[in-house]
Amino acid sequence: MSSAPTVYDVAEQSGVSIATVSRVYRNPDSVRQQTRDRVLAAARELGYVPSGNARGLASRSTGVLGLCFPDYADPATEAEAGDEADDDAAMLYSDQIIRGMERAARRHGYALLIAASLKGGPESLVAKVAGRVDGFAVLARTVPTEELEVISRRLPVVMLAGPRESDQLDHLDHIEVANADGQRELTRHLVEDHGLRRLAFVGGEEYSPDVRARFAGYREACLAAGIPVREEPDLQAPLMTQAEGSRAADALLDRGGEPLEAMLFANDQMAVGALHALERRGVRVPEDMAVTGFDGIPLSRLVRPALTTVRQPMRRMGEEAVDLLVQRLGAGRGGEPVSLMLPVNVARRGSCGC
Amino acid sequence: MSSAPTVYDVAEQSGVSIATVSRVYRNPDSVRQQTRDRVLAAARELGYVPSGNARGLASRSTGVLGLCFPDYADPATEAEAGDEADDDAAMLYSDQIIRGMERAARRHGYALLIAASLKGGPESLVAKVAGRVDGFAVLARTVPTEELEVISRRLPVVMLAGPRESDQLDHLDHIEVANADGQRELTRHLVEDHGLRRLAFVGGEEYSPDVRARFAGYREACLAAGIPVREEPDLQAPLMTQAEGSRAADALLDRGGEPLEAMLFANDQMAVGALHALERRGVRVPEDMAVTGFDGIPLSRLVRPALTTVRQPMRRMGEEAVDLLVQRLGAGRGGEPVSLMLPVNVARRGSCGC
DNA sequence: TTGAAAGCGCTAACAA
DNA sequence: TTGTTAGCGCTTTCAA
Repeated sequence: MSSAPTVYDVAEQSGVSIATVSRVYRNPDSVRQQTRDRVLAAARELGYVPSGNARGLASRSTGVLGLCFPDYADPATEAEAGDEADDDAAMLYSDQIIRGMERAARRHGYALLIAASLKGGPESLVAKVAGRVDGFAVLARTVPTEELEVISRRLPVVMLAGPRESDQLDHLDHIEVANADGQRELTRHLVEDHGLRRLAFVGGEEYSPDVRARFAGYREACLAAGIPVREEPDLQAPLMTQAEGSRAADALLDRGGEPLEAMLFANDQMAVGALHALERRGVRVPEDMAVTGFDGIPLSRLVRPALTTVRQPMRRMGEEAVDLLVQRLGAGRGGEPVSLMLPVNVARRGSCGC
Repeated sequence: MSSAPTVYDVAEQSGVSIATVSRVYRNPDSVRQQTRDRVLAAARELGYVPSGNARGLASRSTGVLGLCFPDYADPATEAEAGDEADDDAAMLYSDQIIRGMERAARRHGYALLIAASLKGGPESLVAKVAGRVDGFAVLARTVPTEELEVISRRLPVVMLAGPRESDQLDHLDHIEVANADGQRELTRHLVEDHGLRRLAFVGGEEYSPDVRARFAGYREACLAAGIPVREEPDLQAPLMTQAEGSRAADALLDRGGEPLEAMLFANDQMAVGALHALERRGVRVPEDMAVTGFDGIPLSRLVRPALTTVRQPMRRMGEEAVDLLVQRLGAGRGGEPVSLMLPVNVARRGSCGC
């Protein structure tokens, strides 16, 4: 790869000025057809590829939007052959967002830069992303608040999932999912439509705002129905995986006391794990026990019985994020921070008795 | 968003030169601790975010790798609620690659720029990507050959899936999957281990090299076993979707002649569709009919009976692509073009009688 | 350990 | 329609 040709080389080769070369790419119609062809031919011959960096530097915009998400799913074992299903399912959360963003970005003529943030520091990936895009989305709790604060003073940032993190960040646009509403509605369905009253809620990572919101919804529904409910989930699984779900189901079964009628899990993966555990132990779903999840991953539809769950519109979230960013980059430069709450919907399937 | 602060602002604010500011970010150890802190403090106060563009321009490297893939899956209907499963499954092919690349890129300290290529022309997305990355991967048949030829003269490109496209591009690195081997092995399994001899192969997009290679493998196995086989697939589905798979199964069933013992599909989605069609018509799988797919999408494991298929290591392909690019960017600058053929493996599950 | 100065390749007025 | 000329914000020798 000899040193790359530049506008100067192309200009010389085709006997025009560098400005004209630039125009051929930026605004072809402003150049005479004949000239344009000459330039394009020279470019082809030389193997000219415009430098996005130079372009971005000169025009103060990159045509790229970004996404930063947490660096989960890399612990030790790269290829746990035994747990492929979990792996595939785990993928979908951030990947749905990527997909949604990619599509929307494409519609608006943007490309998408993605990076799982590692540690912070002056040379964090986030900073790298921030320096190369016109605006970007961050999954909640991916980036240290302070860093995000600094960056968000310079370019549009939209926060995905989770509530506003802190007062420092309350000028950010922000999209979340109606976690509480969804779980409340689902619980209400179990209680009112199926007449169940002995419920247990299995949470996950203690500090996940999503999980907290879901539990809150659950709790509200219980209280509204006059069902006694504790202030915390009945169980907290540290990892929210299938394996943890199985374990939780076993624990709940072994707990003694009045037998449960329903187990509500804070995500689908745990619920699927629970389904396995219950099958192993001869507990029939939904006859002996209703089971529900949250997320609406593909797997939830495919297990037997199909899992009743709350579908999160992750792809749509990605799309909305892009739309918001594009808006900020256009008209709505300095407006008030926008906060979207995307509606979820309860998918009533076999595992609750529907 | 007032005009963004630059190294100059930070330098002034902290009483050092711009060179020192730069050093603080590029090579912190070369700056005295005390100076460094002063610079960082100023940066924070001003809301300084280094410009990736300027940096890339000055240092001739971006720290970003790219991926271009075809712009499929956007036809008209954005949200075909009825066909979610298909949609989810369709997602996995390029998304697995994205995921693999993202991981590997992260390991090497790169971010990933992704773009589905639209039409060509001077302002195609590919060119945009090419101008902003240090190297990139392209899914076969995404980019017009000529454009790719020009670009690949300037930076490392690795072609994914499909064979080398043309002589013009034979200097590119290139990764493919052992399509023929996999289908041959799968067919051999059906013939030798299950004693089936009346087979039909359902292909897809006529010009897909992947499909052609799979059919070739099928054909070889048949010939080797002395089973008469035509020069072309028994059926060509235009879209390779579940719906098309159902249709193909129906057509095969209605074809008359000696009853089939096995239907081999060029991908999993069609095979899943066929499973549905067969169930509808009361044909038992695998007792009356063996069915196989290709790809190993998650869905294949979840249908009943579980689908015997050939698993493609798409994620690994993404990882290998990054490794190759990183290599090219480091030591192996001018070496011979590398061509990897990733091994596949046959997943023997219920739908073939295993 | 720090500073001065010369670009990196392009865009965008402004002129012609 | 085309050319001239400043930068865009950073890295990078080379000196100090």
